[in-house]
Amino acid sequence: MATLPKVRKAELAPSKKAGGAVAVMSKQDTDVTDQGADEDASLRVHAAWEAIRDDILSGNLAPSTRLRISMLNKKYSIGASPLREALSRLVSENLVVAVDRRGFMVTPMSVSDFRDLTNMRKLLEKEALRLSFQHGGERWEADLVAAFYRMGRVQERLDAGDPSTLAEWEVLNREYHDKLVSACGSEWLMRTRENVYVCAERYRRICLSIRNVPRDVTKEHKQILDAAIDRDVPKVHKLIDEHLERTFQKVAESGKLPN
Amino acid sequence: MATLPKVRKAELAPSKKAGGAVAVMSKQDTDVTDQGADEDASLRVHAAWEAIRDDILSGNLAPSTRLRISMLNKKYSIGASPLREALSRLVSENLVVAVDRRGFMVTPMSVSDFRDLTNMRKLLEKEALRLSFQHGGERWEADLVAAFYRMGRVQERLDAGDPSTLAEWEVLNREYHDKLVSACGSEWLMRTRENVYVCAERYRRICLSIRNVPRDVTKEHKQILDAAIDRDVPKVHKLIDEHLERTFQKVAESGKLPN
DNA sequence: GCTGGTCATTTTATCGATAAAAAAAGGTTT
DNA sequence: AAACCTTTTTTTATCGATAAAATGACCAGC
Repeated sequence: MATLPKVRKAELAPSKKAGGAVAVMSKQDTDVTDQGADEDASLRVHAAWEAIRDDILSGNLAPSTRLRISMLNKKYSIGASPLREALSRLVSENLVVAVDRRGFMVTPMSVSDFRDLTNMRKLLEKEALRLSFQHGGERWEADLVAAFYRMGRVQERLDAGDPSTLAEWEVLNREYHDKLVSACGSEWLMRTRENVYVCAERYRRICLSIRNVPRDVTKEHKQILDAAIDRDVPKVHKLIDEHLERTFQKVAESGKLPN
Repeated sequence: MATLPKVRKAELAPSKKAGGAVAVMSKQDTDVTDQGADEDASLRVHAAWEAIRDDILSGNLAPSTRLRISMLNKKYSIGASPLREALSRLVSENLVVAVDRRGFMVTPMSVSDFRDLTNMRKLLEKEALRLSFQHGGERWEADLVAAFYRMGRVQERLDAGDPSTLAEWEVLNREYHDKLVSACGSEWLMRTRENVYVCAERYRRICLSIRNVPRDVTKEHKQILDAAIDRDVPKVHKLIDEHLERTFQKVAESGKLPN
């Protein structure tokens, strides 16, 4: 009863998980969605999940908006079952809240939530960085440098006043931060961090819309990069705290959020 | 576009959230399910979610078991839509894994997963404790002492060799650890910790089934309690690390898990 | 004896229909 | 005009049916 069945995996899960493999991956290949394996974009649930998620993150579906099945039905041409399934997932991912018999709504935003979220991110990010510094090798360093340069490029264009690069900025910023922690070696930490990162995206977007204090993000990223190469944990912890805190401050002071 | 709609909450969410209120709450009142508000036990999704979850945590549904809709259908007499919805939630909670077009299965267990999980728990638990020490007042201390004593009682009965108290032990152990961090004041931390705690339950159950080294859990809990009353953060961090690590070691060495 | 292909069976993913619950709209009575 | 019933309308939660995909069985050929 207590003993476990030997292994019996593999039949269901064709995932490879790429332990030491290098994973070249050209990205922007066909389009989206196909990152590891097992994601089938032709599934309605998947389409619904992605569409709603994107609309929430982009602000297209504003915080506290009620998500009526009939409305989503028309908007995305997807039936009730896959929609509800997608919404259930989004609930667990904290982008949607549900009340029994009363449906779903986009998770509200507030300063206090962002305060909490920022603290959580600091905790996870710092631990992931610490571990990544321990386990990351030369390959990791090289990839990190590359991600930093790509990020710098798009930052230049953004600073030059081209707002069409906003989406690209978000992607590259994310890739840089992902790369930083990518060597941490903890599935749980990565999963959780990912979730928190995604939920912070709506707030980050507000931050980007504020163009008063000309904060030098590239410089901040450069300092973090240097600390990473030096494996200077205390330094990078301080930098990350400041980096995240600065974003929080800007958003909190913007007056665009309740509470 | 970027500005948010004023508040417009309340219509959907009747939750009170009890900021400073004391929340007496007699518990074991009518029965189960009705904890805060908005949980409607008559919903099939809810029933399915709870039933499958319990069966996974109790080991009734072994790790790596495939969860075929038809099988669950017969077992719980619930239709496909609510079942899939419940399974989707469980996927986000890491108790079930899904592969597109190939269905669901109970998340496998392994030593390496438990290693990772334990590290994650240490991180979250320690941070939550630190915050709880900061914010917890007299009321919190009193509740903590109460939870400790209740726990000690059931521990005695368990040590006396009564295996029927196992479920009760799990509940009280949980209440003690919950109480410890209950004053931390961070929604995100609590949510995440909760998820990790639940996923560790299957492993904890293995630990309980090993009755070789007569580990004195009550003493460990007492030390933690004392450190909590003293607000001794470094001490409680050390104790929690050891507490969780000890469980990990026992399970890892039991040979009941692959990898 | 294994490899590869075709057919039968099982299982997933999804739609459309429907009972039950919630919200909205009126209509009384005080 | 505020509190309270009814009646209508909307919306959620769920079932049963079904196309498409995956799995398994069977068979032929090298």
